[in-house]
Amino acid sequence: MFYNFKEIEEKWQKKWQEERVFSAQADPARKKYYLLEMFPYPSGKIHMGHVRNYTIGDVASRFMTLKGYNVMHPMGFDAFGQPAENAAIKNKTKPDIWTRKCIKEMETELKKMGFSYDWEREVSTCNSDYYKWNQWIFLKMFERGLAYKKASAVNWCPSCQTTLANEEVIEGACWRCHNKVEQKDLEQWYLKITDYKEKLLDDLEQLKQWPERVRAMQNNWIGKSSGVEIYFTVKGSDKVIPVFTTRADTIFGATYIVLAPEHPLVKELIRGKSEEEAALKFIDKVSGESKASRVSGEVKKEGVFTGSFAVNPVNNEEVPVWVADYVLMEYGTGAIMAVPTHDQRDFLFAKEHRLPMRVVIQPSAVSSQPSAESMTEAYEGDGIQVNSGEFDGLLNAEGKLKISEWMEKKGIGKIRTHWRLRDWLISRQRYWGTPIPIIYCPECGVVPVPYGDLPVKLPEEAPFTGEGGSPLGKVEDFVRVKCPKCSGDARRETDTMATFFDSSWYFLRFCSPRYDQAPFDRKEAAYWMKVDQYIGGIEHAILHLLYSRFFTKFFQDLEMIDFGEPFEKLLTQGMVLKDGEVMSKSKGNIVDPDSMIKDYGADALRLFILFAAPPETELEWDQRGLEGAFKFLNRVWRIQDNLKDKADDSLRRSLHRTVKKVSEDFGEFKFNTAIAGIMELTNAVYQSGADREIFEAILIMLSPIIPHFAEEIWQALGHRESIFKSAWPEYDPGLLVEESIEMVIQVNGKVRSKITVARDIPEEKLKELAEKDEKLAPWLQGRSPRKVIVVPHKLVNIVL
RNA sequence: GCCGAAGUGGCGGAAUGGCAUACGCGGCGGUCUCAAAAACCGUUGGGGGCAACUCCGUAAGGGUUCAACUCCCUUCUUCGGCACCA
Repeated sequence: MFYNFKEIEEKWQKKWQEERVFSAQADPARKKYYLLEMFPYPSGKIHMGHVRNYTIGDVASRFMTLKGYNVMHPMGFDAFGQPAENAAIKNKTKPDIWTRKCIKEMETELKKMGFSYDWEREVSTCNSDYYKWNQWIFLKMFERGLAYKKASAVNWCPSCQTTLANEEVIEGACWRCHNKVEQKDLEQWYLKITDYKEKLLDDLEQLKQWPERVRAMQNNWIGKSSGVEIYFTVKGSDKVIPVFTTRADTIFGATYIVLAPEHPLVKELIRGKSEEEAALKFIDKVSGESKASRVSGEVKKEGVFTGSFAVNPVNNEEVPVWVADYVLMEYGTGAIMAVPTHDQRDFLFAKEHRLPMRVVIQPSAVSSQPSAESMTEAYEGDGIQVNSGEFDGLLNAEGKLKISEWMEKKGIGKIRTHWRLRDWLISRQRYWGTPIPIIYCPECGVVPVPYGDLPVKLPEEAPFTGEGGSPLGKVEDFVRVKCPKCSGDARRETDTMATFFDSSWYFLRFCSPRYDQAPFDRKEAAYWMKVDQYIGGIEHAILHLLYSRFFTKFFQDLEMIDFGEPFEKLLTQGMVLKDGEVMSKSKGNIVDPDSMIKDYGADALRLFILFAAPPETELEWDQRGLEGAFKFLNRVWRIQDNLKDKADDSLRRSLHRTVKKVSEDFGEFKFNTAIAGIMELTNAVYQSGADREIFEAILIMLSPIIPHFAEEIWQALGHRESIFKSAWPEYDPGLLVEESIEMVIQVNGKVRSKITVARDIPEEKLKELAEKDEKLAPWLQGRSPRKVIVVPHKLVNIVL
């Protein structure tokens, strides 16, 4: 009654693997297509998110193969990372053993979905022949000063017992365990991603085929803001307070300045002043508050006078110096010029503390100048410069430029750019990662491990407890080493690398996964790179995608590749939801792919997941939708027994129209409408009966989506080669057009009638026919049309 | 606050200037059956009308156009990123 999906799927999965159908070889004579989905962390089981991500990729891969491209579609495992340690502690096993078991299980599940991976290229980042090259890359960066160690306040996750990169802190919490992140002073290894900030920002422009929102997110993250650093001198002292502003046009309205409570100059400014005691008390209070509470919501801005004055360099006016909690030490110079008339925070603060105000931007030339006293809020919009000396009368946009240049020329300011992006902290106090290839020698200091000594192998065992401290530090055999320079006793670095290091270049490794001279073979990379299509989740919009772009630019500087962006086209697939919520163990709303495969087959699952929504949109799981997909498959299955010798012409025309539509939709990853098109054709076939040519074309169009099913019928029809060795159907433009077409007749833009006419009917004749249409009589009422618009092959609009 | 994406039947969604709701799910009616399942056929935006038919309808309001879900302006709502960012 139902087709035997279990038998069919197992049969073809085995056969494809035996015949190495998906094994890719570089071939300069053929056009290549590198299709990549973000490789998974080997947790052991695949979830619906994986199924969706990899199904989208698989369809694209098989489609491009049928279109004649030389397709590379690799898969591997992002196998280092904390969950392995946690699982090992829990199950009393080794991370290595646990991870390898998970990889095995996951390979099996992926194979059950029928994905067309070239498994010969598989890599796992926890293998030393992979992480050796992490170490190699690290050393190259170290040589160029791009990897360095420094002591600084760092993000610390008390639950994971390790440091985190800025990118790994989401709203003050750890991205992995969601616990609150603390600040700690530690000496850690960093990668100087900030050296590439301009390129990382500017090259976003090139990424026209990336989703706008991903580019916007990276843009925000890099956070460039252009402004001026202005130097205020402290009255009666030679001390200078630099402030940073993006609104140089308002400098003449700066009536006081404010320092962050942590500002190094504060103590000196208040010393011996009558305000000293109150100021110290305030600073003490603020430092007791966590940063999170200081910035949360609508906090009242508090502050105190230092007792000191500074000089505004543009007009030599003396302005009071305050300390307030709304100025942050981390941003800019930790000090601001306050312009209460044109900045809302300054406005509120000035009102509260009765500080002077002066209007310097007037909304428009005709409006009268508002008085500072009558303002109820700051005016932050554009306008005309007033009270700004020689700059009066300029539009403030122009004023901003002119004033900035003028200050720079006079040496009282410097045009500067502030960036939000910080260097990437990569050392982790964990076991299951790549050892950082550095040796500390009491004589020679920090010494890189010589390239010839790589890999620095991760010891098979370490006393990791998850309770803190680098586990490798307790492995004496590992730590104790001879200095490569002086051969004296030395110690190894015991931190490991963040796993995002591993995934920042794996797409290059896939080009030559067994190459042992370098991270990748330049010739192979030159052929296969860039990745033509990358597919993965939006959660990597900043983290992985930014780091990968950075690494690619680094390899370009090493002249190992000649491009600076790794991913030509990016698709971020939407999440799979159940009852409007993300599937998760804690919510208990997980739908297990494996049991769906058991009940309906991988093909039905693939079909449903592609049909239910466009790839980028969130997808609501619908069991009945899956049943519907299965029903459709059974319907197609039954067609093969009722093929006719020759089908009608009209059906053949439908086929050619469908081929056109489906080809276009596949090219744009609009699988849901492609499937709808094929369903429509199938419904027509089901009623009027297809011949072999039509049915085979349908099978080929369906084959990327439901590969086992299509292959089974294809070979049952007598073909001896795989359907994936056949070619995507072409359409005949001559068959797209119908001889007679239905045309819509409108009166004043409203549909009032439809007529069927010959395709090549002359326009005049058509107008005449339309006007004579009796259905139009009540609307025309004998009036003669003012205008008649004819859209060829579509409609006639009679305008009265 | 700034930046980005989106808002269409009961539901998932289609249509990027030319018949709004393709395709699917669900609903309703029917065929087959002792009955059910499966399969097949028909129907399904809302209001009015016995009916032919007609009016309304794509978050709200305005505009451009012979013609607007689609383009422009204003507003609202939802989601995502950044944020006392100077």
